[in-house]
Amino acid sequence: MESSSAPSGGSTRREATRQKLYEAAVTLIAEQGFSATTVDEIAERAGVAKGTVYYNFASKSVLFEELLRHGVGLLTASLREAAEQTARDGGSKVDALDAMIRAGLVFIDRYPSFTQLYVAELWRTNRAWQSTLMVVRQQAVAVVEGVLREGVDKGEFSEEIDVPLTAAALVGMVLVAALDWKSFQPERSLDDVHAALSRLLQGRVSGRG
Amino acid sequence: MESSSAPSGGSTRREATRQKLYEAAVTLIAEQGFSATTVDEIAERAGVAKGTVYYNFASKSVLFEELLRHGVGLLTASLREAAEQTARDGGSKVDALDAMIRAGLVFIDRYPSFTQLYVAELWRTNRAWQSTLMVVRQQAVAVVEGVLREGVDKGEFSEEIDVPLTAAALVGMVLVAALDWKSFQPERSLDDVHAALSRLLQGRVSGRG
DNA sequence: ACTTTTGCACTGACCAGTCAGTTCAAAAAA
DNA sequence: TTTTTTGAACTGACTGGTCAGTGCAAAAGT
Repeated sequence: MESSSAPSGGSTRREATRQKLYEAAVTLIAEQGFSATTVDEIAERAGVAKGTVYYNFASKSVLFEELLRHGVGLLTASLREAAEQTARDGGSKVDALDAMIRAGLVFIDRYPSFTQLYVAELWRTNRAWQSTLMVVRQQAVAVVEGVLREGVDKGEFSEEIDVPLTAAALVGMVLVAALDWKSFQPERSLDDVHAALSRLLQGRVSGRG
Repeated sequence: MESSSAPSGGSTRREATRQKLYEAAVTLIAEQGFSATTVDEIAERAGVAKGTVYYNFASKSVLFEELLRHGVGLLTASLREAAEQTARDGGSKVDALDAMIRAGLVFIDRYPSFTQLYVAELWRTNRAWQSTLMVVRQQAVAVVEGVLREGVDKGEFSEEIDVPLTAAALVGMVLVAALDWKSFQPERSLDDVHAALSRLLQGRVSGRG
């Protein structure tokens, strides 16, 4: 075979091509949707022949599915890291949630197209990649749920909170606020957006500031 | 201006056909996306000939655009009604927000497909109906923003809150929680979901219940 | 009378996926 | 060293199929 040779980790020619295809596909699909995006477009934007797409991926759907897995993997790792870091620093569970909100914002700031595409596809039914999507979604949400549950156990959060639903609501809060930020007020700083969401999380909306 | 068996000039038959087409299109597009849904499918599900689609709408895009306008119009009216009703009853602004959360949940409960489709298209760029979508979105969000602003003026909310961003976050909270509810825990009651979101809104997450 | 719907054949553009052929760097042979 | 071979990676013209939108005469509704 070949491989080996390349000293740095996983930097084969093939891997580089796949990466280019991911990047091309993510922006195009975020803009236009999966069906409206052609494989020719993806290949062209990646600077690659159409055949190369099919050499690297079994089909358009498979390319998309792997893109999805790859992206949500990054997000999940980032959320987990934020939670663990807070724990290491002896922070409370609210601090952990806050850190995860920030991690979410950083992620969306860095990969806005991916986020957009994810939201657009998440609740669709009857699609080939539906099951893949549910799995990766659950991995990400589970991190939030974990922190909430630990908070309940520690007595920091009310026992009456509905963990899965609250987790979903928190994720939605960050997701929609961030997408609106990127779409309609892109000039604002991440700190600014984070502060606003932090306030909402901690119930410091009611009452004067 | 529909229903009513009044013999007034405007033909009601046409209106009924349009309604059937809306209903067929909304579920199909929610499931599959705009591009993946064919006009033939829409016509078939509506129980109508393909020619009828084009007799009633200039194109597939126009049909979709009018569907979008129609749906968001219903939501906006419902939110506005909830806010006004609360005001009439002498409720606080938090009560108004709470009533709007419920109104949002009722809407999503009734029109889950529409909601799904709306979320999937909202942050897309480069699409024909993009501008239409931004206008109707703003109409809906403005209702929430209005209540927040009034709350700030009355001293009920902190002056430091970021009105547009907080409004977006609240909408996101309801949207995502509700879509998750419908997708993953459809057996739960609306009251249940409403209670969980209410708690989050009022900062009753931290501290024991 | 006139509006609306039907049914169906047709067109032209567009697109996912294929495949025979090319490239080129590294391994094997000379 | 120099030459030859190998094969993974890549290419792009081509195919078979799909779909938005058209045209129109006859039927159904009001």
